[in-house]
Amino acid sequence: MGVEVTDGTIGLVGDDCGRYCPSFHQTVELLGRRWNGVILHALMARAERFGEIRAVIPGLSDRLLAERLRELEREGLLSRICPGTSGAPRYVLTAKGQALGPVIDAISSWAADWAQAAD
Amino acid sequence: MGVEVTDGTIGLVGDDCGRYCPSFHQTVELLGRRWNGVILHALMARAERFGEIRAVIPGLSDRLLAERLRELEREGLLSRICPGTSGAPRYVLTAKGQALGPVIDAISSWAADWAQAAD
DNA sequence: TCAATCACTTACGCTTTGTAAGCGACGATC
DNA sequence: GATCGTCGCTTACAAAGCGTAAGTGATTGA
Repeated sequence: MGVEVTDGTIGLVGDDCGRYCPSFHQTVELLGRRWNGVILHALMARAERFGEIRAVIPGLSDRLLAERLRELEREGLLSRICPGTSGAPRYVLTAKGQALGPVIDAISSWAADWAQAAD
Repeated sequence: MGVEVTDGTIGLVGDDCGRYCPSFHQTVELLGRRWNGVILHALMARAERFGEIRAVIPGLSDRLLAERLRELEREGLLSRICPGTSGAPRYVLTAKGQALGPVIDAISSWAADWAQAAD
């Protein structure tokens, strides 16, 4: 959805909201909160266990990973699945989390095109 | 671009990178750094002047706006245009910045669908 | 010319993050 | 069955980032 404006460039806006949209704000802050983006990316690439996620993301510490997983669970983006009595818990995306796929994709695609480019 | 996996769910990955991609990481951290997302959103909705941007985004202070604008300029997402000798500077997106349109759109669309939903 | 606004900058305290160490539960090994 | 190693966290503390508030020089307006 792009809105043509007078001079021919494209002004992209979400839905009904013009220049500021609280739900957009909320989403972009959640997505971009440190590590959240890459954690979701890893989950979409089928990482499931705590250690597995941590191993995939360089620089991410236990502490922050635990905190972010709790947060993402609270937001309903993933579920923590504890198998019966013992065994390691697994983290899987909910429908809400899966729905972020296109966002992750759009970012990946932009990153591929522009990541290092000077302008 | 979605990759079908065994059980029918969709694992979305950027390009060639499987579970972790540095350029994706860099991008998502930049985009999600506090206020950056909404600032870009405002710029796409054609806000151009310092005070204009600040007025549109509730809670954003002068200090952080100045810092973020400098940062986004350094990253090449926007240009700071100083008209000749005097007059207020204007901020406009570069091609690189404009290219984030689809990302902003994807986020807006997700926000519209899921922002407040419980699951 | 005097005040007001604009686009910032500086100073300071609080919150979030990074680093490192520790802890209980479980599995494998001796 | 005691020890060792790993896994999934938690705790403690220093550093970095952020929010609030006040200040500054350059323009604009009365």
